[in-house]
Amino acid sequence: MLSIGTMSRKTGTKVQTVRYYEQIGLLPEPGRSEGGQRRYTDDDLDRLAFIRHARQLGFSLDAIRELLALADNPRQPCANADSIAARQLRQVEKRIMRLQALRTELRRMIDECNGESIADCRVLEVLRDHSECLTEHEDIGA
Amino acid sequence: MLSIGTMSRKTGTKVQTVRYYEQIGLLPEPGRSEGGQRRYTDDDLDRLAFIRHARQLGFSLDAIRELLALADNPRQPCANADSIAARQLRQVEKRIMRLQALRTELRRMIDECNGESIADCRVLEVLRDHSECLTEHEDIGA
DNA sequence: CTTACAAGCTACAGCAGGTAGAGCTTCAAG
DNA sequence: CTTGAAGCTCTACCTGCTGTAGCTTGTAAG
Repeated sequence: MLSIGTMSRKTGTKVQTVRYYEQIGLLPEPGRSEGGQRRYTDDDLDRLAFIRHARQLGFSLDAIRELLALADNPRQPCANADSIAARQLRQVEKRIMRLQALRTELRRMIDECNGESIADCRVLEVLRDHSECLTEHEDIGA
Repeated sequence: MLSIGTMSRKTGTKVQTVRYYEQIGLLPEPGRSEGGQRRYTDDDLDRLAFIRHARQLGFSLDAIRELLALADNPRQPCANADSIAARQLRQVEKRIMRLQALRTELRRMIDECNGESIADCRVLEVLRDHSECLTEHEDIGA
C-alpha cells in the first residue's frame, strides 16, 4: 500500500494535486489507514501516471477523463481514443502556428528598435499603433 | 465621450473585460455620466487598444503594466521596454519548442495506432507506458 | 515506551485572465 | 412617453492547480 507521498514522488505530482484529482473524480477514493490516511494500490499509481503523462502531452482534464473511460472498457474500437488524440494534435498545431506568428512580430518589433529614448521606441510604437498589426484580432488563445 | 460599449466594439474587448481592466488598475477610472455610466476619452481608447494589442502578442497583464508605465514617461531610454519584449520573445520561443515536441509525440502515437480495438490501442498504450515517453521524467518505473 | 518530527489530514483562499448571470437603472430613438 | 438596448454592481464560476493554517498520524531513534 502506497502513501500519498509515495504516489507524489513516483509521478512527480504534488500531494495536493493528487488530492485534487480525487476531488474532481479523476482518481477513485482510495482506502484509508486506521488513522485516516490515504492508502493507494499499484493500479492507482498507474492511473495517476497515465493522467500525468497525458497532462504532459497537453490534454485537458476533460479529455483525460474521456481517455480514462475508454481505457476502462477495452472492448470498443479505439477510434474514439484516436479522435481525442487527433483533436489534441490539431489544437497543438494551431497553437504552434499562432505562436510562430507572434514570434515573427515580436522579432520585427525588437529588431527595428534603435534603443534610443522611450519617446520613439519602436516596441511601444508598434503596440500603440494598431494599423501596423499583422494579426487580426479574434481570440487570444493561450 | 465614449460609452463602454463603444470601447468594447472598437477594440474587440468584452464589456466586462473593460471593467475588469479598470478594477485591476490597468485602465484609469473614467468619468461618469449624470446617471453614473462610464464615459471614456480617446486617450482611454488608445490605452485599451494598447493593452489588447499587447495581449494578442501574449504579454501578461503584469508585463503590460510595466510597458504602460514606461510609455507614460517617455524621457527614459527604451532599453527597459526592449528587455520586456525580449523576455516575451524568449517565452514564446520556449513555448514553441515545447509544443513542437508535443506535436511529434502526438503524431507518432496516432500514426502507430491501427484503429483496431481499445485493448491494443497505441494511443492509450503510450499514455500508459511511461517508458516510451520522450519527455524525461524521474523514477516512475523503479 | 516516549518523544520528535516528517508526513498526512481538512478546509479554505488565491493565482491568471477573464466570463456569465441576476437583478436593477439609465439612455436614446421613435 | 415609452420601450428596449445598454449600462450598472455584485457575485460566482472557469481551468488546473498551489499554498496556508491548524491540527492529527505514522515511524524511527533513544
